[in-house]
Amino acid sequence: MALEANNSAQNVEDKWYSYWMKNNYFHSEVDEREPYTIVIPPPNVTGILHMGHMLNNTIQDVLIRRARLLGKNACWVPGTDHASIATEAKVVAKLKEQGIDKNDLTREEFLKHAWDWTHEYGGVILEQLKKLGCSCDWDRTKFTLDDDMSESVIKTFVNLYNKGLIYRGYRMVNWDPEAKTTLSDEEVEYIEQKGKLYYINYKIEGSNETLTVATTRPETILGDTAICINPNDERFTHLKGKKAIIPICNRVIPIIEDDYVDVEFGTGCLKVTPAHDTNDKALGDKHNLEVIDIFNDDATLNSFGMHYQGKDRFVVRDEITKELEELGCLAKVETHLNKVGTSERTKAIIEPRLSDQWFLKMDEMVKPALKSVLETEEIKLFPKKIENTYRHWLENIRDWNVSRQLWWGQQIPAYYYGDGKEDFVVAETKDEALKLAIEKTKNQGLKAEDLRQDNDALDTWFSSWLWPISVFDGIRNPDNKEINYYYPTNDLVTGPDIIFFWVARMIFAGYEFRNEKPFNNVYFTGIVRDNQGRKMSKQLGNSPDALKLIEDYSADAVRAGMMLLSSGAGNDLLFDETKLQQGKAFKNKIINAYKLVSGWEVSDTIEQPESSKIALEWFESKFQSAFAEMEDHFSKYRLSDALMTLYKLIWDDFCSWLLEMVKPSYQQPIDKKTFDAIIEAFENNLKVLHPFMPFITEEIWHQIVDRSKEEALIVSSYPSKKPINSKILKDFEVTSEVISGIRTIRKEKNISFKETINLSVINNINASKYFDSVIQKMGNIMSLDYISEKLDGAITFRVKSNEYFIPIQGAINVEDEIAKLTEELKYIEGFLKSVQGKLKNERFVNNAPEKVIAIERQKEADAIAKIETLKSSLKGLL
RNA sequence: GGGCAAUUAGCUCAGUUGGUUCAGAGCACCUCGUUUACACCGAGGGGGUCGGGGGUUCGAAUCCCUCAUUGCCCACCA
Repeated sequence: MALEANNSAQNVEDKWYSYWMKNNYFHSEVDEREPYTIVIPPPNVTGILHMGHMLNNTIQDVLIRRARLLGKNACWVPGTDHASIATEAKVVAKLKEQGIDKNDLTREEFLKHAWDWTHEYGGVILEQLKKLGCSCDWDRTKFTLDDDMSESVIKTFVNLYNKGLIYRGYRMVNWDPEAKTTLSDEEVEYIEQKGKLYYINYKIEGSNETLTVATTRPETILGDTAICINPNDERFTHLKGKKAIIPICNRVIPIIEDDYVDVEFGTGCLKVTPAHDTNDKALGDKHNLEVIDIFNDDATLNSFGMHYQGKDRFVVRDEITKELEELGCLAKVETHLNKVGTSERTKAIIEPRLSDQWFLKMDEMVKPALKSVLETEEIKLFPKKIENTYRHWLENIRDWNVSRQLWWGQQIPAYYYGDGKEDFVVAETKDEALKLAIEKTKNQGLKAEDLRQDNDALDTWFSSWLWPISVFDGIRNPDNKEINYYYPTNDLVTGPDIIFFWVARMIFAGYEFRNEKPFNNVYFTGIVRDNQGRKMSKQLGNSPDALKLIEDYSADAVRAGMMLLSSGAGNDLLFDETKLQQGKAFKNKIINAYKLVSGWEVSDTIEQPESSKIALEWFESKFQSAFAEMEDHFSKYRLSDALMTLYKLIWDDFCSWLLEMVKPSYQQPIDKKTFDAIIEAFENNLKVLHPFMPFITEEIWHQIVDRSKEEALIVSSYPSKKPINSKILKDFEVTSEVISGIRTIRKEKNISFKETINLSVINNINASKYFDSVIQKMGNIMSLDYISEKLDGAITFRVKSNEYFIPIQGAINVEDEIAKLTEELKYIEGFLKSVQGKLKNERFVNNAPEKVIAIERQKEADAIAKIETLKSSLKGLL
């Protein structure tokens, strides 16, 4: 059957994917085998496949398929994440298009829209992963808002609250005025911006004097509640105890002293706005200042903004600057470079804001997480250098703000029964909450309707940090057989950008809820960039359509291309379509090898040629050594190198050498013994390559292999390990050099390959004659003789100090020969000189280890021998 | 401002504890080739002072110092 390389690749891939699904090969159940588990980093439920996913999931699939071939019980759990901020933002935007304002909807109505959206677009990405060939156990697909998953999240929250680890606090948080929610510190991205530094004059109460304050945010002066000076700053000694007047609103505020103020910066005077700056809040607390919040939740000004009420903060910034100027209160404006916090999701500029939020204490949780990665190394990070980042974050961690002012997510299970600060209870259900509230208040008359559940939802990461546990129901049923079997998982494959959001927190959760790590190894992929090193982005339009690439090149080619691109864990990779072409060419090469082999007529009666027997023997060792090399690469998560090893094994050793060595003459049959061995070798190649290129390997495997032993490649087993005959590998190196020498001469002298030639050897190095039949076949040598005297009228070449002679018809160009020999001689004499220089150096001989000296002496001897050969050849010609 | 990493062929990267021809691989490039699997191919070939400078050593891509460039992370300078 012919295999098509191009058009029908998609059909072939679909066919095998269905076949695998139909036979349930991806599914895993608890059994007696060793488990190998990966949980997918759940993509956003409404997301679509991009290059990062392709890389990340190809790696996971390679690992999982390899584990399957190693006889492990491979289980890859897929799923999606509800991505609260991103999804809610998309739903809000869509509603807006339809003329619906979120604020006009009830929570229930909004959630219905969100679920409709989720059902419409949700899971598309999982279908796309199938196109890529991902062998996930689809029966286990999870969504972070599934009922059981949410139940786990709520249970966890209550549990942590009861342990005293979760608390409610009025704190300065990062407010995203666009999404109208708080963000955790990790979700804020600081971007350097050219801003302005405004110098504003404040009058001193009861005098004509003014003082000048530098600020980047003139609109917040309406929220000022003090001016702060450094007590040691002599310039301002006379202002101590006085009061200042805020321009425009003419409010009188105290001048306080604190050495927090940097004398060098700006004017040395600081305006204090406790409601809108973290440091000012701290100063305010210390000095008991009033807090005046001038913003609404969308960052327009409220009634404190006076005539600016209802206007956006940036509009007000310009307008108030003008007004200050008109009032003569603006001393000057300077350009100023500073870093502005922006929302990673919405890109909105963050507003520091005081509000009631829920926090999870971190100080105890980080301890086992630090220990397991940095001390005991029971969790290994690849690349190791990322541990520095990990350590730094953990050592400086702050409590985790887990509440979000969103609806799309698990609603915080806190129930309020009054307006007091402590008038709430935390419970898994409303019934439970009522019971607790009655207990707490001793008010038997309290009813369910009196309880009001907290409006906020939990941070998405507060569900995904449980992922490796909750997908096996390990929160609700901590002793079930699945969690006991599959947990801890083996490898986690993810991007370095979510090391804090997700990876570290999963480690916290693992130790907190199961007293055990969530995974053994974490492989951090790099970021996929374009070939100019830029991040892929919609704006730049430099992000290729992943599915289109699969259509154009086939999933096998894309997978191989991505793997060849990724140099090592943690390194960014520059996407380059030519690598995909390379993947496609490789696939094509394999198909052509299959075509060749399958086209051979097999004969039971003919004898196996000596050259075939030897070639096969050699390849077996070659295969084993490549196999071992591949295993070594895998053990270090060097997937790119593992694939490159196979690439060279199959392309160079299998196709270019082995198949050429055993190939029968035109229209001649091949002997059965050789054919069977070739099929076996081919099968082994397919097995080791299968994790990288699953479709084409499965396809060919079904064409060439007797399926009575194993039913499908995906569930077959890796080839068995056999001893490597290193002598045969070494002898082959000389052999290939000889063949190369013959080819060079054929080319130089324009001797067609079809034309047979003779070869004579002076075997100075006593090279093995084992491969002679191979040399004859590959060089199209009629006769190969061993001689002791030089052959006149022949072209020569040398391998080590062996001399090879090819007699040819017609005149030899003696001058050319002399020139060639002279050049070789010159090089080798130079080489000898440097070696001897080393050996004459007493300090070298005295200090270098015996082994190194022996090597140098060997080099010397070899060089001398070769010089002898060259000199006598030259003499013969002169 | 602090910390971490990188710098090797045109490109992307290997190079384990300093010592085998250690200066490598893949791609790209050049030459030749329509040989009976494959031009998505075959055979052959060119190409690097290992970022600069200094040092340690018999010996440095590898260790130390210094400078330069780039990237990443962290940090409240208004």
